[in-house]
Amino acid sequence: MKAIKLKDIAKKFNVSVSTVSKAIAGYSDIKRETSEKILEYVKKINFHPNSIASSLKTKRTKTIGIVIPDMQNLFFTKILNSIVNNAQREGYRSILMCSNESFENESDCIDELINNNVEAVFIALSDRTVEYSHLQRVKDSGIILIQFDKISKIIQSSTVTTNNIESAYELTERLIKFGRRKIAHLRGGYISQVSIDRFIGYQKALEKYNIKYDKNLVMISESRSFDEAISKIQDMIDKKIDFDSVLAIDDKTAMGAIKCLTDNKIKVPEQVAVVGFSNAAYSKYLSPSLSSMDQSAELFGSEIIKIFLKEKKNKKLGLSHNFSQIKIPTKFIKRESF
Amino acid sequence: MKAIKLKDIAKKFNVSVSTVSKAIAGYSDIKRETSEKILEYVKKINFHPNSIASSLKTKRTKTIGIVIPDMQNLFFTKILNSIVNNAQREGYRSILMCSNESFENESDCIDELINNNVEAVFIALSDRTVEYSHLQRVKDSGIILIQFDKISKIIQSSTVTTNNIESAYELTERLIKFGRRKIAHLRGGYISQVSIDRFIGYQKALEKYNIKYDKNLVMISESRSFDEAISKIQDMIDKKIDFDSVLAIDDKTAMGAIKCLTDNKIKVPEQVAVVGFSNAAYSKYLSPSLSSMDQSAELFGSEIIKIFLKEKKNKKLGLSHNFSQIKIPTKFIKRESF
DNA sequence: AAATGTTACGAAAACGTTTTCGAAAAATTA
DNA sequence: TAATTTTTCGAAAACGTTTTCGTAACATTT
Repeated sequence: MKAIKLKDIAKKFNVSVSTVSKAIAGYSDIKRETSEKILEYVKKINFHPNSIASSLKTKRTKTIGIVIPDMQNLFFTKILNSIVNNAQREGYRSILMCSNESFENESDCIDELINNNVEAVFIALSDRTVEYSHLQRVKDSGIILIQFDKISKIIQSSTVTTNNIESAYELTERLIKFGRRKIAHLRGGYISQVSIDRFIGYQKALEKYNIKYDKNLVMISESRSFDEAISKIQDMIDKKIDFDSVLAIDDKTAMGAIKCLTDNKIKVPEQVAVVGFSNAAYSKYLSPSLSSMDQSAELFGSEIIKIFLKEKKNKKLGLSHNFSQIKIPTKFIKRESF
Repeated sequence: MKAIKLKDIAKKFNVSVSTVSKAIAGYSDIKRETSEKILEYVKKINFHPNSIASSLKTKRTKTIGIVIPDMQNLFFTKILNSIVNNAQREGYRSILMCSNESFENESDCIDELINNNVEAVFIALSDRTVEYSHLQRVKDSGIILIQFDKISKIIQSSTVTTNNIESAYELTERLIKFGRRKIAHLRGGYISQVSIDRFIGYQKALEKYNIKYDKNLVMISESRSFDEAISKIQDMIDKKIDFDSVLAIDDKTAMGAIKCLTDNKIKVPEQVAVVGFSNAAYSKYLSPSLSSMDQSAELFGSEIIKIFLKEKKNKKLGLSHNFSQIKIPTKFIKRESF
């Protein structure tokens, strides 16, 4: 029951605590046979030096903090899983926090993490975050900050995002080449960089193919909820606005669009094609199944950890900051809705 | 940049480190005015005693560990969120681990958590867990163990589950009262207690209403995947087995059933009604939207934390173990699929 | 043989707290 | 006034590591 410690092992082999510690840490100033017998025993009883004492001494906690805005969004949970797994592989544990799309929560989470002496904070911002002093606090505490997916350019840090402009461009282009010209865009609010970028991509594609931009075809879904998507599409139908396809800001709103269209006896994709973003786990289960832009969430985790380890090394070497801006490639997944 | 510590504050007020520590901890042997001026300053600069040093001294880490089998299952992520939030409210941080439905991972996660000196482990077992020495290790380390949803009765611990037998009974009864008599059951494997219990509930309802149990109507979906559900239902259709409803083991398999049925031009719910379990976030987005048994995941978190705090108090008082077995009530959510 | 270099180890300080215990100062009682 | 109790505080040990630095012991070179 009583936890074993360095001292116990030292006593057993008639050596000092330092020797045991060094043997475990792999120092070279311990004789081969000495460290071998120690390590053998250590492995046998599955001993690990008390991580708290170790942290206190070294100032390294081997802990990272993750903040996401929504735990019911499968894209975020996929990234979460990927971060946790990659971190674990490198010997880091992950403290999880969820802002639940509230700025105040987000700020509290950050302070919690700072107090917990995490070595890094990985965050996807909430949709309601319009002020960034909490992120600055992270940096001021000497903690590595990496923003992913929902980022702000106001705070300087490494970022990992999908190339939203280009992938929205690609999707729009695909719709055009599919013969659609009246492409509606169900976009998110004006704060979100993701929403802004996808809108830009949409516009660029229209321009490139000489399709006049029609603002009647663009709806804003502030909440990005299923229900709001339904009502926005219903609006368009009621207003008799003519459209032959919908570029939705994400899979959930795309589902809302499909639901509304089928309820109005509009055939998907024959009359109106629908595409979403991020290829949520349920997208292929729908009827019609949803075509979407896959953002390979798994890559987010590995890239984030890669950047983290790099920045950590640089910091140790006293090198100057240079932030990485990684773009995760997307891939179109063709299903039935388009 | 340099973190402030007790010593710095002590110096500022010309008192000892002990006095500052006690003032912050709220000891009564510090004069009112002394502790007041200290606390005022502490609040002003937002000081928190270094949690690592504190942990080392007190052996309390204020950390709990959570293990779930699947991060793409919205039921688990909902519970996860609920646990994290409730824990945070009580001043506990959450280390997250995911077994990805692998026993070996699960075992590793547990060992990680033990090494991290968590005060409790909350776990939903993987479907492939058939051996429980890792859970025993948790208990042997003096760590509070609480199993939820996917539990094993072999290891004694507090548990939080839904009342699977009764809620499967209720669903089946509803189908019967809806006029259905040829109720197919798409169940999970034989290892899972959840699957076993729901099957029992299904049988009990049939018995109660004098419907002869027909094993041709029961299919096993080992993986509980969307695709396996489709193929099992397709099998029944191909074999021309007559059924008028499907009681699926969860929402994902229910979705598979709906997909297969509609692809075969079988009307849901007119010809075949379909119900699932757990009311996943996407269930209401489907066409037809899925009727399901809601398990109020939010309650899981609050109950788990409640049990944890109780067990912790008991342990401190040296009271004997007595485990809680909490059943979370379910609620039928009526939608279009039945 | 003396000087130098190398190898292997341990003593001890430090990390920042918490908490016990003793004692001075103040207040109360005899 | 003397004795006792209460209030308020601080010294110091302890938590279990890591790491620096010193130094024996031994090996190698002049």
